[in-house]
Parts: sequence; structure tokens; C-alpha cells
Amino acid sequence: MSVNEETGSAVTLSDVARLAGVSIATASKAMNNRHDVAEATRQRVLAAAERLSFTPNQLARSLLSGRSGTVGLLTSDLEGRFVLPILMGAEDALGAGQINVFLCDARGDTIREQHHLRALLNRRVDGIIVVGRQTDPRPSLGHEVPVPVVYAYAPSDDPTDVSFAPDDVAGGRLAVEHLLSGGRRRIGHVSGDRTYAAARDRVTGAGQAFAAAGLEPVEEVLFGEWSEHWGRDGATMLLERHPDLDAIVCGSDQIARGVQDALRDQGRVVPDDVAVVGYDNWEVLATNARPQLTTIDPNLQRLGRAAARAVFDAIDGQPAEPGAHRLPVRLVLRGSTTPRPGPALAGGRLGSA
Amino acid sequence: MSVNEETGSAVTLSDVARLAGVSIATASKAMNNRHDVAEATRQRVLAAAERLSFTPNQLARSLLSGRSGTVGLLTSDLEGRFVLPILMGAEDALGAGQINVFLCDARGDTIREQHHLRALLNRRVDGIIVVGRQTDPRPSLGHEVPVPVVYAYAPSDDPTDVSFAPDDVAGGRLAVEHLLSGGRRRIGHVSGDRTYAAARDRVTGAGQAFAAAGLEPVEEVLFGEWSEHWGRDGATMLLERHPDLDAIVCGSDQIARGVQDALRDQGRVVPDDVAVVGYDNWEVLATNARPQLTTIDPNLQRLGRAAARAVFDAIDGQPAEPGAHRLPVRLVLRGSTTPRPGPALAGGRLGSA
DNA sequence: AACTGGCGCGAAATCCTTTTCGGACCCTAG
DNA sequence: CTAGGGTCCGAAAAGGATTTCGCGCCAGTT
Repeated sequence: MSVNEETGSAVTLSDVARLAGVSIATASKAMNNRHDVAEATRQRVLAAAERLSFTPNQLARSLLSGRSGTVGLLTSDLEGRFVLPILMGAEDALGAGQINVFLCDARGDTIREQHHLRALLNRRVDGIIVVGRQTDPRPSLGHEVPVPVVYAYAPSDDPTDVSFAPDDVAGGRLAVEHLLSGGRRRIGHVSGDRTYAAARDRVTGAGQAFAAAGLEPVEEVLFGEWSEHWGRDGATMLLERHPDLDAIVCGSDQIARGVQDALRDQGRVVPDDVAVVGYDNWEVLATNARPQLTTIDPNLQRLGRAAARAVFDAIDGQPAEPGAHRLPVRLVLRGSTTPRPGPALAGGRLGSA
Repeated sequence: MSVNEETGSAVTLSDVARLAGVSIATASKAMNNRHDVAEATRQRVLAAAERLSFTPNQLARSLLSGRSGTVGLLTSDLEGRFVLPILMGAEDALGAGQINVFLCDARGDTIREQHHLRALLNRRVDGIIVVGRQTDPRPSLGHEVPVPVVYAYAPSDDPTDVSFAPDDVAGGRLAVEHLLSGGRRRIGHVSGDRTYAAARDRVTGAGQAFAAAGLEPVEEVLFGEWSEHWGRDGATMLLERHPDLDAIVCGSDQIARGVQDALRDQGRVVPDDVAVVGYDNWEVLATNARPQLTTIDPNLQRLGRAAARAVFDAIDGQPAEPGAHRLPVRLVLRGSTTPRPGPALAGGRLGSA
């Protein structure tokens, strides 16, 4: 299949043409449904192509057209949990447009990133999506790049670049609004690492919700690290100082899991005594928690799709509005905030194997 | 940069040649360090290339050489947690060899997989790595594919294909051997979904270890699902029937987390009363457990590298031995089996942002 | 002075496909 | 019978880099 049985090399259009008894030009036109070829001839060519299982060489095609039909996906850290859904969304959107994706992982190393960028440009990618691992702004690739560039998750620090990031401020607001609407009034806040924009933005949003309701959290936000361990410690501290708390907003699902553990250790029942809201909607964690975790879903796959569509459109000459576009997040209701758990809303997929 | 300022299009070798006052052929030779060009001329060409920031068009190069310097990475499910480290390992190994990676996600859909395969071949990839989401054998792509194919994680069902998978049997053995060497004798086993080869293989290995020691588990292996929830249920059942248990082998880290929770609920102390061993070394889960989880690390990144090297060598005409190569796994010691936890061996990276 | 050898360089072919433009052919109408 | 128009097909160029082969020139030898 797709190999010339006589020469052993790949089947080319001229093989097809010879078999069909026409010129290469005619064969090409027949294959591409151009109209200046007789129907009988076209059929002969198609039959020949079928028999040889000919597939056109995209390299030659791209060389001629100046378009490779490929996009570079430049991640700063593949390991990052947030990169994957974005990648999926992008791959999804681009795959549907018959575009293939070059994946490059720079490991958070600028040198490597430059190297990969060069390699992508040598391969004549039609566009580039830069996927960061944090929502903190990252250095721009600059405007010397001859193809459209779109930043996902980590926005570019250059406001004239096109970036997409989740709206963490809205997410923080949403979380607190949900607790308030459930009648909670003595709310604590255990966040993550304060050097992360993600932590600060979510806290900002939470603050807006408090202010809008004319309320305040039980004390200053506790910043720490993005781990279950810190969640346990933070919650323990909070409970000690405010035994009457009735809710805890968490900077991440991991933290929330730790918080839930600490509450259980202290004999508090979630959500009856204390409600808990997480962030990220990391299904494996959220749906296996006791009770399942209400959380904010940043909708990363959609973010990836949006970024892909933006490069796509830019390639087609329709560049997106410059700036950091903040994409909406959503609240996922589960048992950790609703008194009667009922069946889980977002059915989690099983994880292992 | 890398764009001709007069024509606006990309800089080509002929631009460089013109600026250096030589022919295209000479420019090419100068750039590629061929020896039949005078040193002075070479310098002139290099200077010209530098000034225009010329980069050779890989498409043209590939078309001529018949090698694209790219490899297709065909995953059946990007969402799968196991795909990512393999991907990283492969990207790592190939990137070092100046090879770029086309990423395709087939979503477990055979039609889509065929479609992507065709697209990859049209782009003239030099090789293909097929990454599965489970260790169960998967259908072969067949031998009609004109480039080397290597299967990672999910081996091909055709034994003449080259496959790499973790040695789950050895992993199961390792887990039980570790418990036995720690003096545990009344050991329960909570595994995952029995339709998964991963579950069965690990159980097989565990059985070998028991047999070798002339012992038996407290009862038949409990199969269930790959979730914390099942881990809790399974452990609860075990404890009820065998209150004197002193260890539990788990089919995955998720299950182990559930098992730990159930033990805690029942007032058992890990590892003093009951030791727990997980599987997967999923850092976020294992290092945040209380106590941190001893587990089997399948070393997936290394598996990805091995697969990449195998395609790499096959492209160079050194095909690997056919068959399903089982790569070694390793035991990671943490607090859930060792009485005095001490500092964790594998420092976990923080997870959220 | 003529010839040889070697070094440096350039013309042209090659990879494969697409597209333009011109040519061949047939049919019809004048 | 011929001019004209339409239909179908093919030659050739283009796209960019590599490579082979041959040519020209200079130095050295007889």
C-alpha cells in the first residue's frame, strides 16, 4: 500500500498518470476535481490512484502553496496538569480543520523555547499557540515572528499580543456568591501560593463578592502552597481561631481535599456544619472526595479551542482582538455545599489503569 | 527577521547567494560545511545568511531528502493520565535528536485513528509511535504502513510488532515482596477493574510473590473499579472479615487513598497497624496521602523514551526486536509501609496554579 | 610555451505537486 | 470547405534546497 511495487519507493502522481495513460497535469486536475477534465478521464485517474493507493505528498504541496497546514504547540511544561486539557481543546479544533499539530515542550527553559521556535519556523508552521503552565503573564515571543501567535492560559506580557486565560476573578466571585446564597456567613479562605496570579485573582474575585454583599471573611486570606497538606494545615488553623465557621473557600481542589480531611478530623460534617468550595474541577479529586466537591471549572478545553480558533482565523487573515481575553468559568455543584448531596451533577470518569 | 524586507516573503537561499555574490549552489555548500568551497567565500556566505537571518526551508529539504525529520505520536486518548508521561519521554528523546513530533488524538475511535494515520503518512512522517491508554493489547496498525511503528503502553496484538509496556507482573510481585520482607503476613488485596490487563497482571505478580514465600493472601483478590470510592468500600469489607489484617496491596494509588481513608475511619494506624502499598506513583496522590504512599512506579517517562529510541533506531535501519518488551518498574518507599516515615524519597512537585 | 592537475565555483537536475497557458481536436455554422 | 468556438489535455514553470558534474583558471612541471 502506498508504496510502488516496482520501485519500492512511495507512489507519486506520475505513477498514477502513467497507469491512467494521461499526463501528470491531468492526473492532478482529476484528483482535485478541477472541471477541465472529461468525466471518463477523471474516472480512469481515480481508479488508477485507488489501485496504487496514491496519497499526495503534503511536503510538495506545502512547498508550492506556501502553507504547511501545521500549527506549533509550544508548551512551557507538559507536566503541568493544566496544559493537557488546553492541548486537547486545541488539537480538537485544529484537527477538525485538517491541521496537524507540532508539539514542543520547552520545560520552562527560555533557551529551549527559542530553539523550538526556530525549529517550528523552519518547518514553516502556519501559526503558533503558546501554552503556559500558570496564569501569570509570560514574556512575549515578540513581533518578529512571521506567523500568528496566540497565548493560552499564560497570557503574554505584551498587551498587543492575543492571549486567552480563564477569568479567575469571576471564578473567585462565583465561589463566594454561591456560599453566600446558601446562607453561609462565617466564611474562611484558604488559598494557594500568593506568588501565583491564580491565587491573587481568585482572592480578588472573592473579595468583590464579599464587598458586594456588605460582608467580610472571618479573617485575612490564608496563603500557602497548592497542596492537600497545606489545606489540612490551613483549615486546622482556621477552625482553631474561628470554631463557628460555616464555610471555607479553597484556592484549589487539592487544598479543598485537605480542608475536608481536616474538617472530618475535627468532627465537622461537610456540608451540614461547614461548606467547602474548591477550584479547578479536577475530576479525579473532586468526584472522589467525601462528599463530592463543589468547585469552579475553568473550562480549559474550551480555552484551548478558543485559542486554536484564534490562530486559525488569524491564518485566514482574520486576527483576533489583541489583549488578554478572559474566558468564563463555571460553578459545578456537588455535595460539599448542598445539604442533600443527591446524584453528582458531573459524572466523573474513572481514573486508573 | 527571517523575512525579506524587499519582497516581504521568506528569505531563501537565493537571497543569500545574491547578497554574497555567489551562486545558489555555492551558498548551499557554504552553509552545509561542504569542503569544496574557499574559506573566504564561506565566510561571505555565512555573513550574508546572518544578515538576512536566513533559515533553510525544511519543507524543501525534506522533499528532496525523502526524510521529514518528524514522527507521528498517535494517542488513543489524550485525557488518559498515563499518556502524558509517555508523551513527555518521547518528546524528550526525539527533541534531542532534532526530530519534531506530530501529535494526534484519536479519542479511542478507530475511524479517527485511520484518518490521522493517513494524514501522518501524507505528511511523510519518518515513523509512528502509538500510545494507548491501557495496557491491554490493541489492534495492530498492520504491516502495510511504510514507516516504522512502535507501540507504547498498550502493546499491539500482533506479536511481530514492536511494543513497550510496563512490567505489571513484576510490579505486583515487588509490592507483595516488600510487604512480606517487612514482616507482614495477613495481607489483603484490593484491585481495580478485572477487565483490565493492568489489574490482572498485577494480581498475577502478587500471586507469584505469595507462592514463592509459601503464603497466601487473607482471601481472594477483590476486584472493583479504579477509584478511591472502591478503595474505601473494599477496605471496609476486608476489615470486617479479617480484623487481624496487617497489610493491604492496592491496584492503584487512587484505590490506596481510599483504603487509607477507610483504615483511618476504623481507627487503624498506617503503617503501624496496617501497611498500604499503591500502584502508579501518581505523585499528587501519593505524596499528599497520610502517611505518604509507598507505591510502584511504572516509570512511564522512561517507557516513552524507550519507544522513541526504538522508532529512531528503526528509522536508521536498526529495527528493534519484535514483541512486547516489558520495561522494569520500581518500588518507591514512603511512609505507608515503613514504621518511621522519615523524609520522603521522591520529592513531589507542587500541583496546582 | 604547452600541458597537467587541482581547486573553486556554477549550471542544471532532482524531489513532487499545482497551475497556467497554449495546442490539438472535434463539431457546427456560414 | 473553412473559420470559429468549445472541450480536453499536456508542456512547462514554480516552489526552495541539495548534489552531481563539468568548466575555468591558476600554479607548477617539462
